[in-house]
Amino acid sequence: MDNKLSFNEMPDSELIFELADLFKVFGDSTRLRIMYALSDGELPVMEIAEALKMEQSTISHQLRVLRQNKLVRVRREGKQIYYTLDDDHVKKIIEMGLDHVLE
Amino acid sequence: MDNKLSFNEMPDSELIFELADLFKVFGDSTRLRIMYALSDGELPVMEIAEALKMEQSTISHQLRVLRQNKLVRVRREGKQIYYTLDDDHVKKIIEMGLDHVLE
DNA sequence: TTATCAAATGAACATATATTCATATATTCA
DNA sequence: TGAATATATGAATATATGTTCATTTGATAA
Repeated sequence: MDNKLSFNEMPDSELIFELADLFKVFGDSTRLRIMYALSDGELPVMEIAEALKMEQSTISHQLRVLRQNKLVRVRREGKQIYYTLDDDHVKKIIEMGLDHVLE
Repeated sequence: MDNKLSFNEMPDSELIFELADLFKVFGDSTRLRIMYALSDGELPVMEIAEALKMEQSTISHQLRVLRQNKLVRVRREGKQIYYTLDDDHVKKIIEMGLDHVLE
């Protein structure tokens, strides 16, 4: 028997805030697009910026949010810093959202 | 073969905005707590407000957001209006989020 | 019809958030 | 070491969002 919380029990408020914070990260179109851009594999910051046609600074700021929430991982190679999606909860959460939106 | 989008293809921007808007709804602790309160079954507005110890107006405003995003359903009985969770994407999305936060 | 109760709404306010611009940091290469 | 390049950061600004207060709407029951 595992001790994960089921949906039915109200978690204590700290956990509720963590949950809300996690979903906030998914609640921004720029961050969603970054996650999609990374779904094929790792990319350095500049390439993400070019793919989305947005400023490097904007992307950096948003990557920090993704990092802090452990949704992306970082690897340095020379001057570049490559980002990857961190785990497949990312994909699963987005797919669930898509299911709802598309129905 | 179904025509749902997989995670890997970047959806067009309208769909991205819809997705972001959906996740925004989950990104607020009051709304999450309302959804938890409703996970046992339907409740009228006042009882939700009492359960969360928040003002009726606050709850009404947030229920409107949940309604607009088709996450709750409404049924009137006499003077009271009963709210229920609309589909089980709600539960699945929250459970995915919990998985990530708890690991 | 009028009084009462439950819920919804609008305006106002405070706070949070995303983006931009300018600058700093860190690494490579000459 | 110094120039060049990639990324990160901080401050400023504009916009979005959540809550409160006051009021309105809608339904019931007297």
